[in-house]
Amino acid sequence: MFSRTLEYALRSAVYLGAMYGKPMTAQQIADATAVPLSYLPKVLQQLVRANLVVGTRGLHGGYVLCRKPKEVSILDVVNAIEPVCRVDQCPLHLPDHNGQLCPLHRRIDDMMKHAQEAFQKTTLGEILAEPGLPDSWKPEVQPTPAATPAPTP
Amino acid sequence: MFSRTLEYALRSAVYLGAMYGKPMTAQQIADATAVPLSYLPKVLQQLVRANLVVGTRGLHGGYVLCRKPKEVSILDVVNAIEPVCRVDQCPLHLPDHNGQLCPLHRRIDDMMKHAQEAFQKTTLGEILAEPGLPDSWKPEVQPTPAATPAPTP
DNA sequence: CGATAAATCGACCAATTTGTCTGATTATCG
DNA sequence: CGATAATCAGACAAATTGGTCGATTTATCG
Repeated sequence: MFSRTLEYALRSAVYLGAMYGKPMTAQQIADATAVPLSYLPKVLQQLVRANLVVGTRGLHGGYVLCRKPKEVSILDVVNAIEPVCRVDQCPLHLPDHNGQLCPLHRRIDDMMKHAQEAFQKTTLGEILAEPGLPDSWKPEVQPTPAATPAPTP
Repeated sequence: MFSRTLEYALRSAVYLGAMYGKPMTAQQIADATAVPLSYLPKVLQQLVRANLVVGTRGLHGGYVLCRKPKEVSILDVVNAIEPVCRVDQCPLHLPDHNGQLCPLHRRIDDMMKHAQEAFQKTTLGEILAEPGLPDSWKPEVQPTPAATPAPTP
């Protein structure tokens, strides 16, 4: 019931949340999330346009989440991809139900509202806090520069 | 976020509920619900195959809801069209999360479950009971044969 | 500055969904 | 039985979505 693109966007967003701060290349994201590498840029582009993600080019570039994972809701991602279409007018705008939504669409809209609220309440941070993430998604332990025998000549 | 076809199916089902008992032709349903007449048969066919509706051919034929409106849930209609896809396995079945859903998909599946439950709780009957239906949808007052000066020679 | 590594943009193709039409089947009525 | 009114089945056209690729821009490093 979700479009595939939305699925892709959600996976990417969660992954960027896991790696928060470090720019991730499309290549890396694709590897981690199993989204087709050639399609991924289009998906990420939508997140960029929605100001959820910034993409910087050039060496050491990549995609980074704009806000902290706790501050990004699922709804933000959903809205970036396919705005939850609230039913604001009955598709069959007969003269009969003047202004009001007919019961059918009132119900549908209600369900949309519920879904929307559920989306809004859940943040990337919450999801990341739960156990069960693939190990490879854990932000790799950043070796402190001092501790590593960094061969910087 | 719903497919157009599902929308069509819902409208049709509610309408058939309103007209419960009387066979309605595709023509009549299309007029009432503003679903493209040429597409409607395909939609109704799916409801027929799901045993929600029977379609009888020939003169005085048409489509009739199988069960009483109170006994048909929105979920029934949804399932007939596009089964709510519960996430039963993470699309990225990495070796990491063995058997378990990853948090992301656990969440998504939760929301699906909620939606599903909401769908199941709402019946066509409930919708029909609410005020606001287009007048044209009210089952036209059936004139009692005795009261009408029926010209039956 | 030149090489390289990345996102971005746009054109294009493939697959799915939506919509249309025509012919076949089946029931009813006289 | 024959005419008519309806669903049904399937082929086909159009539109939307998903996916691919190559050229362009932008940043970093030496």
